[in-house]
Amino acid sequence: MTLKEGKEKFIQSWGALGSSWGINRTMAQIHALLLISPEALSAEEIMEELQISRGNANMNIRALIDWGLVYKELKPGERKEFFVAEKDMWEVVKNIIIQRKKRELEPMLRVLDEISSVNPESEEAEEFIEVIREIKLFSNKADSTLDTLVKSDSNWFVGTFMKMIK
Amino acid sequence: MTLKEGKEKFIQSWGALGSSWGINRTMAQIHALLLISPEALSAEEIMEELQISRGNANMNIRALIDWGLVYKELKPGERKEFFVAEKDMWEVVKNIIIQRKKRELEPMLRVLDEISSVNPESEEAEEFIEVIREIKLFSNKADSTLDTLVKSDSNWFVGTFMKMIK
DNA sequence: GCGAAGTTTCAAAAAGTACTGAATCGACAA
DNA sequence: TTGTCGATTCAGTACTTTTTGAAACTTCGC
Repeated sequence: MTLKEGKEKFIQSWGALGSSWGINRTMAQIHALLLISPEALSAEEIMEELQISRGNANMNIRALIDWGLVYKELKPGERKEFFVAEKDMWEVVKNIIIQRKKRELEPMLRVLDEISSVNPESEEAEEFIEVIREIKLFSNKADSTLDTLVKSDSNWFVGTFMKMIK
Repeated sequence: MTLKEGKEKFIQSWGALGSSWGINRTMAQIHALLLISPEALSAEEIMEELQISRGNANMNIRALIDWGLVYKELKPGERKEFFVAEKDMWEVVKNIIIQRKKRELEPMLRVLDEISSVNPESEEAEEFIEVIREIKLFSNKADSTLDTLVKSDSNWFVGTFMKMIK
């Protein structure tokens, strides 16, 4: 396989993976492109490589910066902005966990709390409350597990899980 | 809050959560409805409750069964099929992990393997191969961690992670 | 203040995804 | 074999999300 083919294949696949990870195709492709680019790239270069419009490039670069997956890099003397990807996979996954937890798990916990206030005026209501209570228990556990995971560093992750596997 | 409001709120929120989990809104809503339903429900009843068409209900119920989140229940003497949700949250999450691993992580591992065969004929190609190698390492680790997680039972999960948190 | 180089915004268009409802299929009882 | 009840399929439609591209904005040097 040639370098060019390899790069293209990687960008395509990373894009596809991203779309099932709350990161849209283009966003993931930009991330992939930056991951395998030894140099920081400008918006122009990204547009060129991926054949996308200026607006699209801009929006998705901003989003990647928001998620903490890409950094802005200013070169002295240059007015243009350049971008580099976070290359440590553990950091990448960690940032995704942080964002998705905030966007998905935390709102769900709030809703579960609200729902718990249904008054148990009937058999059915009591059963409902019980189901919700169990879901809440599980979600809280997941929430704190993720917190711990995120606070820990890469080596810890490798170490603990390698032990688990054995 | 009344029981009715609580149920509606839960179905809505579970639906929203699902859509960012590779499970579409309706699929997740059906799952939510079944989760909080003390009795098995028929397709008709699901259509009625969620105001969706027969085709939509059918498709999404099949998908839920595929994912292992819902079971078919045949009542003796009844020709109709009834459905119940998997109510153990650990089983639910486990099944989602299994499915998504199969659909997302495993194809990515295959692509990474293919890509590794780029021939290192230049400085740039060597750097590319190195980046891919690191991603592969991380992905393999994630893959086996998930395998272990999935093989373990609920108590193990609770136990291990509770220890981690302290 | 003005123009050049670059960035951001956003309404409209395109692409992608999910839903409907009617036709079809299949199993069973009569 | 036929009629009935329910499950399944799928082409067309509706809805959602993403992308475009042009205009507006910002920053800076002159």
